[in-house]
Amino acid sequence: MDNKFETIVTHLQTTGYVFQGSQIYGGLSNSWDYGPLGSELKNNLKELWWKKFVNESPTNVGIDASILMNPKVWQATGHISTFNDPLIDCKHCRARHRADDLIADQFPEVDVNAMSMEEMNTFIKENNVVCPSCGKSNFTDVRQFNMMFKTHIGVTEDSKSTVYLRPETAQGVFVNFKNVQRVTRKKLPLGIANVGKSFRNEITPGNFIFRTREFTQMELEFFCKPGTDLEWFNYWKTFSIKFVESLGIKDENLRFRDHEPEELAFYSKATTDIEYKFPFGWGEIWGIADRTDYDLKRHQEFSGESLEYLDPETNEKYVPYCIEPSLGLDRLFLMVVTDSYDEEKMENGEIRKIMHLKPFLAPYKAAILPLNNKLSEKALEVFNGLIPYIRVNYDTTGSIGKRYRRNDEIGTPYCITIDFDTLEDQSVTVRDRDTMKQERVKISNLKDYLMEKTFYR
RNA sequence: GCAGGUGUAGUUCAGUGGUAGAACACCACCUUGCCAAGGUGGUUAUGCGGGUUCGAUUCCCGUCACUUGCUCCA
Repeated sequence: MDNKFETIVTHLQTTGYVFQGSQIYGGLSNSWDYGPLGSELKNNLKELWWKKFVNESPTNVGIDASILMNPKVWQATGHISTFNDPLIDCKHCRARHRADDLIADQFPEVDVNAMSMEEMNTFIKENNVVCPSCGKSNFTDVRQFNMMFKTHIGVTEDSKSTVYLRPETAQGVFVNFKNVQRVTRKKLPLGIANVGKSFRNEITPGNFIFRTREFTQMELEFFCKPGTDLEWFNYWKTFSIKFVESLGIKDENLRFRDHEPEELAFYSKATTDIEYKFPFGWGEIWGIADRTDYDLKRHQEFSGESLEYLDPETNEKYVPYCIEPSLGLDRLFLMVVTDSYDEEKMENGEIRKIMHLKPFLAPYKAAILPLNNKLSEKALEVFNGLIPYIRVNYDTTGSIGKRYRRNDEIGTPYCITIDFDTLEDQSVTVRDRDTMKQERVKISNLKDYLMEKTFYR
């Protein structure tokens, strides 16, 4: 693994941002738990996104849809058929192929889509389908890789009760479109957000929390009149880019990539990816897609329910188009921590580990540090005065310098020292993590001072 | 899933077929008064399960996890 990335991963694990999942049992492949600091940062990102994309938007509302859905949903979307890949390995050179592609390439006249797994197995053996990598015909059996996690409803595991864990949160919105539109009495354009866990049985997860089998998505489905979709696509694209930039990410580590026509998913008319330059390479953080009316039309077809919208101004009926800004919260998290981590060389040659988190993202907004033990009573008083309003840390152990460093490491933007003058003038020293500048602030003004400094803008 | 690499305190590393050691971190007390000071004391580890052996952290096998590459990625 890249050295810098390894350092960051270790740092996150030792400070309590992220732990390996089920660690005392030896872990579970690619599962991670967010620790005390990580869960705060994750919540901050989630709340901020909700604030910008839902609460501050005149057109948008939110829902919280369930993970388990009627299996017909996934038939309608095509997930059950297209999330299924028949894979095969060459025993000779160990290359892996898709069995259906292999047959289709070498026998174009055969309708491979009509074949079962067994039939593909037999066909490959009888017709001497060869491995494109080494030319031999010596394969393992075809195995089905289904990206959807299955479970069962009810106590018996018969096939009738099979349900799937959702592979995306978007469908919870599409199936509720009518409900939401009716109860909010909102006209189009109307955006509906849904945030929560999604599950994909990835063949190759990895790169820490970048690709995991269980992840949190934040998706907005923005419904608009057909024909206005490209306009709205550009609007949400710009809006999303601005949001990412406001998190303090370095410009040179961000890029915005429009998909080429041949790269587009079958349901999409236009897609832009927001990508971040991780130490392991560019990775997609956020996609903005014009999904057209694909999803609503499919649900209309499979459910038999009309999902048309009656435009009250023109009296037209139509199935709305949908613009989808969609992101992975875990990836956003990884981007923020990767981008903010830094090691500064001090004048005395020591390394200062520091996370330059924007104050509004930091788990702790400030740390209360009594200069020595005799001041802890006063320090506790200040601490207790702040905690109802703002998340603050309290640390009395070790020298003052050590406590500054500990808080730099976890990204606390402000350190507040209580000294002997505090008892006289009812003021404290506030030290800024990034500039190292100090400022004297009255205790009576401290709450407002910090809230002002740590407000999102 | 296949092939390779790795696995010893919280972290970074030693080490040994005879019951594990350091540094830093952490905790307590003392000291200290603004950027990892010092003193004393203390807590903590051989991923898991088998096998060989009188004895295994060390050798062997399996497994699990991490990791690199390949296939996949709505």
